Amino acid sequence: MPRSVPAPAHRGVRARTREALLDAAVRVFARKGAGAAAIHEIAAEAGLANGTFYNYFRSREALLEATSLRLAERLHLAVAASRTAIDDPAERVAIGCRRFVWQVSNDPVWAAALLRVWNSTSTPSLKAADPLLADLRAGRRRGRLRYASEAAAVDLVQGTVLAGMRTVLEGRADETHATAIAALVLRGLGIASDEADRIATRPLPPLAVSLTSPPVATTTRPRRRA
Amino acid sequence: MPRSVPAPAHRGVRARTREALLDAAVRVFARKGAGAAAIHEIAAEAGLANGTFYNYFRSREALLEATSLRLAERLHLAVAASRTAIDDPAERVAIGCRRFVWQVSNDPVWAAALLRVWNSTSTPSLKAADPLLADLRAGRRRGRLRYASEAAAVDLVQGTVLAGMRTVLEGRADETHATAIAALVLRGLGIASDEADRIATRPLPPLAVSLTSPPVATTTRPRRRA
DNA sequence: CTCGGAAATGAGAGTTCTGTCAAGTATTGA
DNA sequence: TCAATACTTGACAGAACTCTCATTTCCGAG
Repeated sequence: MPRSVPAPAHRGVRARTREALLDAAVRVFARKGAGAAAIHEIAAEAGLANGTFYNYFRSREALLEATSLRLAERLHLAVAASRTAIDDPAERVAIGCRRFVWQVSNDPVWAAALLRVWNSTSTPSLKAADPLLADLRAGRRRGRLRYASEAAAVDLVQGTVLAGMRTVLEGRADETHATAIAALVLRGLGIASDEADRIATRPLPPLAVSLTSPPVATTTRPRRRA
Repeated sequence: MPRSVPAPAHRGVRARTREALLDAAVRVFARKGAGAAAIHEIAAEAGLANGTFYNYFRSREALLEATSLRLAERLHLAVAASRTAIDDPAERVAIGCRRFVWQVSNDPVWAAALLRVWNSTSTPSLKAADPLLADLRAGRRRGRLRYASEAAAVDLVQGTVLAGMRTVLEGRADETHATAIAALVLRGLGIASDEADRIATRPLPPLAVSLTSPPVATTTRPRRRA
């Protein structure tokens, strides 16, 4: 007779395997792009058999959605964590910009995956824009930021940051790029030049969250057959 | 004995078929993304048999490259044509921004293809940034524009414009978006707010170049078998 | 009309991918 | 220790795709 609770036994195993698949997906997406990634390659990357994939995701679509969500989520977390103490909306925006661009050098795989998934999901995880939107509105309300169109302001920030990330990812700029990007964005939002520079060069609050899971580890137990 | 000139007969046919294939590629890329497009689908879209494709492109890579080049070329042309008469670098940049965003409503297929190809070629047709770069430099030299990092300035303009294009493409903004985007970009480049607004709302010089080839036409002679 | 070269065709061989499934292995509670 | 359950496996059928090539179609020249 089936227990009322569906899975009393292998608790956590399921979750861990799922994580392994998502991590693998991030890595493969980073390499080949979301559209061109073969499912069996993702399974292999996770050290799992082909069929296992289908125990966790119904289709490639489902995987893409989950991956996108995951990336957005971690992002969210990272950004939030890095500026809890900051009140000034302008500085909050600047920190977000710098953090994203900065993070590219730290974790190119995360960055590549983010860029590719961002580009292949329609209306890329609108959630990711929520904290930004909040800061923009707060800034405008207080007269700290100025812009006519909210949509345009979001495009300014997101677009510039993504472009900056890509530039760093392709090795066409060094880490100072993050600061330069943030300064330009602030100016675009109506902050005076000198102050924009000042804000953009303030020390960044520390960030403790890792964006991708353990560097290269196998993530599942290392069992392996001939 | 072969004539010295390789093809005296069917002149132009070859070129036209090639064009048809490229146009078809643009359309299919716009729909599915460059990574996921099947070659036989592109051939079909062009009204040609599968094998014909390989008379013109050695592989998918070759096609991608050619398509990217083609999009960049037309772009180039369109932008150049639309501002020959303008001298002020700030205004030139603004016109470029507005033109691109504006063009999305006119030709969504072109826009979608551009966005997708842009994202899947590495170092996306750097050529496309050349006119922009020239304007930025001229503007800075004359003290009209101000920015610390050239790379960041390019990211600001390109990134914001692409994001703006995407916003319009996804129906999240109307045509006034072009103006709003241009104004923010100008501010980011160091133009004072009120002047940025003024420049961004000046009437756009007319543009006579069509970016995609004939709307829906078959482009090859309409011969067709059962 | 006939010839010859340019271009197009579409069948098909070989490859890769997806999604399924019966069988196998680990883990837990009793 | 045993049975039940959760999970994994890898072979495989069927679908889709890539690229080749022998053949056919088209067209202008002689």
